[in-house]
Amino acid sequence: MTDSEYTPPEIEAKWQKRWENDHLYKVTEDSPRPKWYEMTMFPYTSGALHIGHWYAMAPSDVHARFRRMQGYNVMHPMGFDAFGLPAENAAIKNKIHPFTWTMQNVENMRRQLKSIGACYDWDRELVSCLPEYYQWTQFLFLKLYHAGLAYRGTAPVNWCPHCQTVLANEQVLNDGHCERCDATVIKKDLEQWFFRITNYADEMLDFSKVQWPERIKTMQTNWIGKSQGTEIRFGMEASDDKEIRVFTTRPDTIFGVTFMVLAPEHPLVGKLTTPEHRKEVEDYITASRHRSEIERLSTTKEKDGVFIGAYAINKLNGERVPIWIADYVLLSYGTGAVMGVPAHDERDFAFAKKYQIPIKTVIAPHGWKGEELTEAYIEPGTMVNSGQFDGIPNKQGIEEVNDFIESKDYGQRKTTYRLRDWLISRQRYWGTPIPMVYCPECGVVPVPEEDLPVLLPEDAEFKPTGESPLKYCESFVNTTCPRCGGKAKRETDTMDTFMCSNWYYMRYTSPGCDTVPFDPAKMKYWMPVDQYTGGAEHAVMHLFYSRFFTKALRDVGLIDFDEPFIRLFNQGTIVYQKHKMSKSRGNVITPEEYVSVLGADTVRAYLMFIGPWSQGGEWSDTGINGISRWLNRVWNLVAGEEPAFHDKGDPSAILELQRITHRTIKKAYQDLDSFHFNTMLAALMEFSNYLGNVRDSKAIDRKSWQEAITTLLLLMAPSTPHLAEELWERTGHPYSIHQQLFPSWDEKLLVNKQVTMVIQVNGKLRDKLTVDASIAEADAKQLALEQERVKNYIEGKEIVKIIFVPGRLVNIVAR
RNA sequence: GCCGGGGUGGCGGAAUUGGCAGACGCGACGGACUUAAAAUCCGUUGGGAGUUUAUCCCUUGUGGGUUCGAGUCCCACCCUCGGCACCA
Repeated sequence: MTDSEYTPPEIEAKWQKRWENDHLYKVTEDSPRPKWYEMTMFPYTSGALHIGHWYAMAPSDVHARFRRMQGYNVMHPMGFDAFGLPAENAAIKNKIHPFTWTMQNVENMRRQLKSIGACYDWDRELVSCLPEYYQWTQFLFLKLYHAGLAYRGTAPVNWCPHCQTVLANEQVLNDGHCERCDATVIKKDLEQWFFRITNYADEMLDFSKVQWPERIKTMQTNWIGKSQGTEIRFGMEASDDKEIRVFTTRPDTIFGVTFMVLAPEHPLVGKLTTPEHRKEVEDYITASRHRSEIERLSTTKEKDGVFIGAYAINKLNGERVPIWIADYVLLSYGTGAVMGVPAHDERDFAFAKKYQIPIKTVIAPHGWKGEELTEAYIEPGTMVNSGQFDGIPNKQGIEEVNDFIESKDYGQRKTTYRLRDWLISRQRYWGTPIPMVYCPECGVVPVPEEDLPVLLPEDAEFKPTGESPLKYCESFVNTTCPRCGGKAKRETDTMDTFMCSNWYYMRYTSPGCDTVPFDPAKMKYWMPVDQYTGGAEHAVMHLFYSRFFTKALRDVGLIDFDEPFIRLFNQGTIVYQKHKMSKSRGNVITPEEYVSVLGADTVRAYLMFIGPWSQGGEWSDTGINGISRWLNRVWNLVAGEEPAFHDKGDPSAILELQRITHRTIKKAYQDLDSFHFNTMLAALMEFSNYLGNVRDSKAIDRKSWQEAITTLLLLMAPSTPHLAEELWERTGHPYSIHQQLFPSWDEKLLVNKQVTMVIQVNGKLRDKLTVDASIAEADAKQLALEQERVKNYIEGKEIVKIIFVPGRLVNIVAR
């Protein structure tokens, strides 16, 4: 009887091989079906997939398979995010070349991915570290460069004084120390490559063309940080030719300015500092440069600063205002200078208290009688001590002060953004080389498109010096100028790996294309992505950069759509032993140990069953047994001993079987459509449990039974593709179940003639009756009042009213 | 501090959006099968009272409120998990 045993490893291997040989999931652009492009974020080539990867990929595959069964021409591609720092660290540690390390991982991960049994079109696979891919990353960089969207500028970067190199943010530990040598990381100004993402700040606030979770849209909106305010010019007491510009959202408090603060790096600091304060100021600047970013940005740190000896003039009231520097003011935001209004700003209040700077109230709280404020008052109020603006509500005052300032040319309304341009330079080997050349004669010269790719040299040396191996690779650095032909040097920085993921979803449309990054006709057919799934941790990184990049490529003229991903769904995180899985914590679940015994279908279904996909969940070693048992029960139900059939079938039993079958179809359809996989599986379990009872009842004819079983298999096909395919074959259906349409339901069959009516007295359940679903209100009420149990509760009481909810309940209100 | 998700049995989680709280599954307990164990199958399983049959009371983080009726709506608070955090 081995033939009737469920042996997942055997049947899974069998079907995976067959699907691959038949190219069952290959998609082309000439299908009569409507297209559907569904993808999940490609994995980083860290070495092996753990169950967390499966948690992202398996349900996404289920959804893609569901769309196939709905009749779409579904493209569901897979690839590898293959550039990045871990490969370089592995090179240093294990003396293995990053390319070798990465490609070994790709091979291992591809093998693992194939075991999921997903409907990936493997012909479209891409690996971002291969020249056939990254030459186009370079190509697109050049397009942005020529459009003025890529530029070279100076930026403060993380600098480790011990390793003598720049560090990426992720290489700086939380306490501000270098991850490699533990020295304190400081900021240093270096020439870097940037993308003008700020050009798109306003357009990126517009989410009208996407259906994304509110959460992600809010995070991106906050990240852009658009702020409407006023830029105001303050004169200098000592010199007429200098002025300080400040940015404020509270011009209504301009009469309350009692000091001014510049960022320590502000260019005017050196010029304005008086000789007697110079030493103190320089010491402060040096100290703040050595403070780590974390320390400097800590909101709990007490605000400190030093007076530079100079005074500015508030043009609105002619008052002289002492100028300080303090590192809570950031050079990168606004103008790098703020006006200090201690009465109406918490930070300014704390600063003024510490240094005994006067606090002048200019916005009166309701019922204020001139008493000193004990804390900053930031609520609305009436303007006081503000000259001609006295008595005006401050909200209105903002506009009136703005009008006045603009009429006098003291400043103007201005919008600022928290968003900064995207710094894409990385001082590393294992990334896409930036295709630029430095020529002593011609300056910065882009590599011509026909000379791409600029290949990574294979013979670079990896030493733990903390510096980019490219910089010391003579064969790479020394080149000729594309313009004058003279001796020149290559750019040795490589691109941020987020550059690879900026456009990989476009490349999937045109695998192997070697004349352009993507084929316009294929792009027109597939793009944009209809459904993207992945973790929310990329909200202001990959998901943000890709929106920018899409808009930039549109403006360069390469594409004609505005948004890369129409619909976005974020799955939650799977945890084990209450923690996120990670190698360092040692709580990683490897899929193989379960796949090889229980099967991929069981693992897929269990991951879907843990809880709502959007919420994540905890892996349970015993919980998965429930799914395994269920799939065995389904197997026995379908492939086990044939049940004893009734000749014609009991009509009421058949009707009920139909009702439950169609109810299950509807539930499965709607749950799959909305990513509610856990409740879908619960419904399928109920259905199969019910079928088990039906089988034992002997009240059903052969045909009705076979219909129900066929439906069950079709409903299970997206979730457990191998099991469904095997049983599909065993029940005599032609190959393949994965080319069938999802069953549809008939609303008429869902209606139950008999329902359970709940009877309540004062809202408490007192009885239940089985009645006709169509029972009339009067009949229901009378029936309720006649029940013995009900009588006990209403005896001697006055019936105030009776609530009737058709087909559901009667509630008797008695006092 | 601000923004967002969440708090329901021993555990993971359901609940047609205001109408039978605890679907489905795990675990546990009891039974069948077995020489035995595993697997499988059948029962029981929120807490309490009770003549352990009938029946009743309590129960969705806490405290109030609205309603015939609240896990679901409103107000206040507590806890928890994410994200942002001196943005002037």
